[in-house]
Amino acid sequence: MSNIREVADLAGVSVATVSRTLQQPELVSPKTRAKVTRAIEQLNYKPNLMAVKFRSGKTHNIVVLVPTVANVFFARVIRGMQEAAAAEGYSLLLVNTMGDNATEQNYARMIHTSQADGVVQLRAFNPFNDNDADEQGLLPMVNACEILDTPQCPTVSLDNRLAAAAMTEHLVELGHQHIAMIKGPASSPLTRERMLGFKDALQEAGLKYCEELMFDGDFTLQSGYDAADRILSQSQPVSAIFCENDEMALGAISRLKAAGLRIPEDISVSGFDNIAFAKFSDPPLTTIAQPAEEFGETAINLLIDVLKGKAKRAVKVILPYQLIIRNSTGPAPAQPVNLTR
Amino acid sequence: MSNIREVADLAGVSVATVSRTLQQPELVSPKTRAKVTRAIEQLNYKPNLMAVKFRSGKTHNIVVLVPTVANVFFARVIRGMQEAAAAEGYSLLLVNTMGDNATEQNYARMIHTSQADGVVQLRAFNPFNDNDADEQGLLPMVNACEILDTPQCPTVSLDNRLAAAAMTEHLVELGHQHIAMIKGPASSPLTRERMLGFKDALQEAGLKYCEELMFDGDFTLQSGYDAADRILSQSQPVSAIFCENDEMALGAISRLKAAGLRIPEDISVSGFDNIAFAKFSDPPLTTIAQPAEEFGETAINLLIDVLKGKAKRAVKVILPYQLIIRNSTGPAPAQPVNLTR
DNA sequence: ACAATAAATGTTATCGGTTACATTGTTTAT
DNA sequence: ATAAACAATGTAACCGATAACATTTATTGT
Repeated sequence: MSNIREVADLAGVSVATVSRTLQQPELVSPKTRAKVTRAIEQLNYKPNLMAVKFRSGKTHNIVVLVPTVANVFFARVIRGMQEAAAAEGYSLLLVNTMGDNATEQNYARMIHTSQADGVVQLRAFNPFNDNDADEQGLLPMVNACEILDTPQCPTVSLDNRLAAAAMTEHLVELGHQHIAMIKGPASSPLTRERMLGFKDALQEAGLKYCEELMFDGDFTLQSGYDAADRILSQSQPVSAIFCENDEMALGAISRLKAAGLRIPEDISVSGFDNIAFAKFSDPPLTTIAQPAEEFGETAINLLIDVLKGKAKRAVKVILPYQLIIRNSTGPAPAQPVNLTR
Repeated sequence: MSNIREVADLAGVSVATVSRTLQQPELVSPKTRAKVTRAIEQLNYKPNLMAVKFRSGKTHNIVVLVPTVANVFFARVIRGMQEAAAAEGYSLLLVNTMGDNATEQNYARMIHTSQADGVVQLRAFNPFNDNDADEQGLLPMVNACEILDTPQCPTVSLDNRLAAAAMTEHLVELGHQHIAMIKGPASSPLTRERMLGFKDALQEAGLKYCEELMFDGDFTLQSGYDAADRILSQSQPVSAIFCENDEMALGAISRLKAAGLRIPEDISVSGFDNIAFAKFSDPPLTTIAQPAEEFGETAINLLIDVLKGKAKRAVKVILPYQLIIRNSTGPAPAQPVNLTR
C-alpha cells in the first residue's frame, strides 16, 4: 500500500503539496496539480483514513445501540439512519445489544476510546455516566424511538400515549366495552406510555379500567400467542385486544384462530407499528403507523448537530403517528363471545 | 482526554512502562505496576484505540454488505455475525446496500482506505477488482448466503438445489402435479439454484416442467401477492405454489385467500427460510429452515481466518437445511380447482 | 567480591497524514 | 529599479500509542 511520501517522491514535490492537492487544490498551481494527480493514479494511492481520523480526532463513526436488529420496525429505522449518515460522511457501527445494559455500556465506551464520535440509543437506557457530558451537560448521544424520562440528550419519539388513546377510541367507537391489552415488558417506557393512553381513552369514554385484562408480553410473536392463550383461559368477557405491537398482535391472532374464533366478528385485534406483514395478514391488521425511516434520519441529523456543537439538550422531536384501519377490528358482537368454550 | 504521556508523568515512569503495564504486565514489577495503575485510575485514562489501530494497521473492523437489513432472515444472520465478531474483538460496520453494485464497491473500498480489515458479502457480487487479491489470490472477503459461481474467497452456503428438490418432492408426494413457482429476481443465483432443484425433482418424478408456471418476484411480501394475482388470472391448472422465500409465500397466501381459496384444501403453498412469522401465519407455513445465525457465525470465523492468513480459497462451507412441514401444504385436490372463477 | 546474566525501565523512531510556519519565486506599485 | 505584497512550495512538529534497542538495576554463580 503506497503512502503520501511515495507519491510526493514520484511527483517530485513535498508531502504538503500532495496533501494540499487533495484537500485544497486551489492552493496548488495547475502544473503541479497535474504532476501529483498523475503520481497518485500511477501508484493507485488511497489516503489511509485511519491516519486521518487519528490525526483529526474525529472518527466519523456512530455507534447505534439496537435492542434487536431482527425486529422489522428497527430494520426500517436503521435504513433511515444509514441514508442520513452516508449523506454526511458518517459510518454506522450497529450493535445488537439484546437489551443488555452491560453490553450497551461497553459499546458506549467506544466514545472514550476514540473509536466513535457519538451514539444513537434506541432504548430507554443511559449507557453513559453523568461525567461523560460535555460543558453544556450534553452527552454525545441521541435517544430515539423508546426514550428516557429525563434525557440528557436530544430525543426523537412518537406521542405513544396519544397514539394509544387514538387506537383505543377507535375500538370504543366500534362498541367494544371489554378490551384486553397485551403489553410489552414492564421495563419499557413505551409500555407505560401506551398503557396510559389506553387508560386515558377508557376514562374519556366512561369505561372502567380492569387490571385483570392487562397481559404481559415481550414484543415477540410467541409472547403474543402465549398471552392470547391466557386470555382464552380466563373468565372475563373480552371483545377486543389491543396489542402493543404488530408481532404480538399476529401471534395473538394465530392463537385465537386456533381456538376457532373469527376475527373481527368474534373478537377484534389491533397492533402497533404497521410492519410490512400487517397488511398481508389474515385479516389485515389495524395498527398505528410510525414513520420508522424518519426516526432514523432525524436521530442521525440531531446527533450530527450535537457533534458539531450546535444542538441544545432540550431538542425533543415528536413525529406523527397514523391510525391505519384494516380488517382485524370490527363492530363489537351484540353478545360478548364466551371465550372459554 | 488524557494520554499515555500524562499517565507516565503522573506515575513517574516512561511511556513504555505504561504501555507495558497494559499490554504485558508480567514484564513490569508489581511496585511499578501499582503506581501506573493508580495514575491510570486517577486520570481515568483510556487508550486511544484510533491511535492503536493506526499504528498497528489492523482496524478490527469488518464491513458487512447486507442487501436489506429489513429482511427477517438477514437480521438473524447479522445476529450470528455480531456474536462471533464480538468474541474475537471485531466490530461490524453494517451497510444496507439495497443491492446496489456501486454502493457495494464504495464500501468495499473501505478496505483500501484502511478503515476495515475485511468484508462479508451476503450477495453474489464481487465488489472488488481482481488486483485487490493478496499473494495467494485471496480477497479479504467471505461470501455467505447467496454465493458467487466462481468465488475468489471462502463461502458459506446452503445446498439450495437439494433443498428445493426436497421441498418439491414433498409436494409431489402429496399428489401435486401442477406446481407453480414464484421465483426471486433472475439476477440472484439463489433463484437459479432453487429453480434447478425444482426441475430436478419434477424430472425425477416424471412430471413435466412448464415455463408458463414460473412467476417472477423479488422476495418481498408485495411481490408474492402480485405473483399470486397473476397465477389466478392465467388458465393453467395449479394445485401448489412453491415460493422461493417465506415473505413471498405469505404475500401469495394473502392474495389466494382474498380470492376465496382455502389453503391447503384448494391449493398448497410452500416457502423457504422459516422466518418467525412462518409459524404464526394462517395456516402455518411449510418451509425450509436455514441455520441463519450459523451462517453469520461461520462467515465471520472464516473471514478472521482469512485475515490471519490461515484460510484457503477453496473453503466452501455448506450448512444443512431442514424441511419443516406445517399446514400450508396438503394433499392435492382430486379435481384441480378452477382458479379463474 | 565480581563478572555474567537476567530483569526492569527508559529513549526514541515510527506509523501516515495535516498544518503552522519558513522559504523561495513572482507580481505589482511607486 | 526596488520594496512590498502575494503565490507556490517546502520543512518539520504533531497526533498517541508501540516496540526495537539502549541503559540501568537486581540477581545469580563461583
